Amino acid sequence: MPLDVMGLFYFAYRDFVGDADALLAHQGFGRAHHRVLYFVNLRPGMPVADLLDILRITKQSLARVLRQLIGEGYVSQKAGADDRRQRLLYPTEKGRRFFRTLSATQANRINSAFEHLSPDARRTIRAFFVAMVEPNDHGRLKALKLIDTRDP
Amino acid sequence: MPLDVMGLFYFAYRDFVGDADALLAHQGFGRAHHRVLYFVNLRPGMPVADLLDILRITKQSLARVLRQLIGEGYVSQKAGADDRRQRLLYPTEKGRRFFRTLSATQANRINSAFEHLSPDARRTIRAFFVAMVEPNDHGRLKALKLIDTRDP
DNA sequence: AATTTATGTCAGTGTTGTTGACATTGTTTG
DNA sequence: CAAACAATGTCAACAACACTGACATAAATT
Repeated sequence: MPLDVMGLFYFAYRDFVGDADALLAHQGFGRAHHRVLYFVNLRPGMPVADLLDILRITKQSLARVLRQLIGEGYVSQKAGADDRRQRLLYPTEKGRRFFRTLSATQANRINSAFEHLSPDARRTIRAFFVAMVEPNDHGRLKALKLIDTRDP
Repeated sequence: MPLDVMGLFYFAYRDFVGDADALLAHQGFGRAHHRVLYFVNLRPGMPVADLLDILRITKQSLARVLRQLIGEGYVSQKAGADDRRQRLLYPTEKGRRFFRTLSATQANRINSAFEHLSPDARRTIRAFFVAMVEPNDHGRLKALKLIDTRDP
């Protein structure tokens, strides 16, 4: 059993998400807010339903977090052009700035772990992550352009 | 910014920890119980203080989880031989069996992601995880033998 | 016109984390 | 040896973030 990989995964993820905690707490936010900010910044104009699908939480749970982010001016909503029931989510300038701050330490951590690695090794790591994701969700990864759409 | 790696990390970890959720819920346990079971099975005889240090939670938070695990016979305690104030934690046979069940799907996921990879690629992935962990915690990784003690 | 869909909201609940205070037992030290 | 310190346990109150169930509204679909 790959017990070592399980443990390394735990520690690495713990420290990775921990990077942003202090900054989030300073704004009265938590990790839930960070996850929303990440996806809204990654793909602006995402409808609420997609976010629910990605985060795998209930709309009631998302509502609380989203209410705060919108109320404090980090995220804005716009009715969908084709389907006007949809609320498309966009980061505001404030939201983009805050997200960049949140991402800075995480990006540093990733960059320094990648620094001395060959392009091939970097591909290996990305491929490993993809292989760890449920095959059912690979379509989602492509839709978010987290993996190359041309890949199998 | 390596936004793609951030996202892949999120999805991979989400699905990885999700593997055990249904089994845990069936016993009335959650992810907190799983984390304790992991470390107690990985290094039997670990004192409570070490577990607190690893999990980075308060003793009150650990107490609730540990009380259940001990009460339902998954974990046992023994006073330390040299320092009898310490409570050393051991999995019971029931605890070992349950942990093996919990680990089965996670191990499958990891093994199939590793399957077609060269020993070198596997080393790259382990090294990446280590590089993602706070350098301060590298001593802990060695103590847990999650990385080779001879490494720098 | 009736139904379904996307979203929002109210109210109540559970898990897992937090702080603060205090007790017990065992080790260490002056 | 007595005092101080350390490892653990426990009580109580609280917060973040998940859950369920029920209901409302507006827009799309049939």
